Amino acid sequence: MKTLRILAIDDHEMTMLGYKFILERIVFDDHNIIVDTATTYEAGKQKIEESLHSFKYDIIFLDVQLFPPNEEQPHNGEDLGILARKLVPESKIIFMSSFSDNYRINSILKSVDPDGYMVKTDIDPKSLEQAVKTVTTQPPYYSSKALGAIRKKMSNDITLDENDKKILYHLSIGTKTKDLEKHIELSSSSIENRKRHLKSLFGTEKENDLALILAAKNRGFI
Amino acid sequence: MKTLRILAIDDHEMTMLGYKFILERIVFDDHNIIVDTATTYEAGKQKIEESLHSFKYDIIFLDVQLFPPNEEQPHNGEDLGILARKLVPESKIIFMSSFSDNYRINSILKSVDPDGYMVKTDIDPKSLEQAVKTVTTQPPYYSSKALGAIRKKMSNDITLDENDKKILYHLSIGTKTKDLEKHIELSSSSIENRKRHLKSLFGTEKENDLALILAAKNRGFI
DNA sequence: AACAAACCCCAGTTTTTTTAAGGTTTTTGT
DNA sequence: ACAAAAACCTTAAAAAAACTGGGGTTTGTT
Repeated sequence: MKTLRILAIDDHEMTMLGYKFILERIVFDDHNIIVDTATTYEAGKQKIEESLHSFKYDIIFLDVQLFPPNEEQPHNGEDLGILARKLVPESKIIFMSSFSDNYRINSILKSVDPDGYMVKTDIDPKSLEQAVKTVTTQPPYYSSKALGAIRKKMSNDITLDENDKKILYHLSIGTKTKDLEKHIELSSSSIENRKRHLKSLFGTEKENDLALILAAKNRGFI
Repeated sequence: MKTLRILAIDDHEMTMLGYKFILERIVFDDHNIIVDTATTYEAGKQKIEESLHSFKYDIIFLDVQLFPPNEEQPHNGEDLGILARKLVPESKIIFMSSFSDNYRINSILKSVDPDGYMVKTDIDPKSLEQAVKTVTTQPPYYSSKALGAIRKKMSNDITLDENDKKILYHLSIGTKTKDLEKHIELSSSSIENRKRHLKSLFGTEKENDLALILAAKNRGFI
C-alpha cells in the first residue's frame, strides 16, 4: 500500500475542503491518498519547504488566483508554481484557474509547464480523479476547456513577440493606448505601428480595438 | 436511436478492419454506430463526396500515411484532411499517425486543426472509445503521446518562422546543408547564418547538426 | 464647440537580416 | 593517408524591417 501525498492550495477555505473531501475518496490501485491544504502563498510555501526533509508531495494542486482580484499582493499562484518546481522538481503540479483566460494559460504553460491544468468549471469528482491518475501515470492532464484554449493556440500560425502580447493584454484589460507607453518599453509611435500591424495580422484592419481584441481572443492569445 | 456514421481511412486493410470491429462495438448512449472504410486517398475522397448528398459522416478517422513511405504519390492523409474540412466542415476529423514526429503533428494541427489526434501506439479499444465520445461532445481529443508533443511545444518560448522550421526539418531527414538552397528561398549565406542562430537558440553552439536536431526534437519542433 | 484620445503619415535613424566573396576546418571516400 | 567535398566562419556591403519624433486628421465625449 503506497501513500500518495497531495497538497491543495486555494484561497477559498470551503472550495479547498471540497477538494480534500473528494481527493481522499479516490480509489486508485493500492494507493492511500492523503491531502494537505493551504490557503495562502506563504502557507503553501511553508508546507512545501517542510516536506523537503520528509516525504515530498506527489501532487500539488495550485489555484492561480490566491487572493481577491482587487488586492495587490506580491505573489500569486504562478509564482508559487515556479518556486515549487525549483524546490521539488519531481512533484507533479496541477494548476486550477477560474478563468479560461488564454493569456494566463499560455503564460503558465510556458513559465511552469505544469503536469496538469484544469479550468474550474471543468472540475468535478470525475475529472479530479482522472487528473490524479493521469499525472501520476502519463502526464499531462488538461481539462476540456484548457484543451480548447491549447487547441486554438496550436492551430494558428500567428506568432507574436512579448511586446505584441503585452499590447494585446493591456488593451484587453482596458488600458488606454496613450497609457501603453508606461507598461511597454517602446515609443508611442512604435506602439501605434505595432497595433496597426496586429490589426492586419488578425484581419481587423481599419477596425477599432475591440475588434482586434475579439479576434485575438478567438485565436487564443488573450 | 441516433445513427453515428464513421468513416475510417487507413492504407492497411487489416488495421482498418480492426478499427471497424472495435468502433462498431462501442456502446454510446442511444447511438447506433456504423463504420465505412477506405484504403486510399481516392477511395476516401469518393466516400466523402458520395456522403455529401445523403447522410454526411459524423467522424472521419484518417491515417496520416496513406501509402508506403518510399513511394511517391500526389496526396497524403493531410491533404485529404484539408479536403474533408472544406467539403464537410461539420464532420469531426481524427488523425492517426504512427510516428509521434512533432513536425508532422504541428503541421497538421495548423493546417487541418483536427478534432482529434491519436498516435498509433496509444490506440486501443478504450482510447478509441474515449476519442469517439470526446469529439462528439467536447472536442478535441488528443492521445497521450500527442499531448506530450503538444505540451513540449506549448512550454517553450522559442518561436521559429517557416524558414527556420524548414531548415530543421530538412536537416532532420538528411538533406545536406549545401542542398538546402534548393528547398528554401534563401542564399547559402543566410542559411548558414540561420543555422548558427538556431544552434545558439537551442544551446548547441559549436556543435554539429546532429546535436541541433536532437535539441529541436526534444523541444518538440521536429 | 472644445478637448482628449485614437489614428495616420512621413522622414530620418537604428537594428536586423540577407547577400556575396573568400577563407579555414572538418568530414568522407578510397 | 590523401584529396575532394562539404561544412563552417569572417567580413563588409546592401536591403529590409522596426523604431522614433514630429507633425497632422479623425473620432468620440462632454
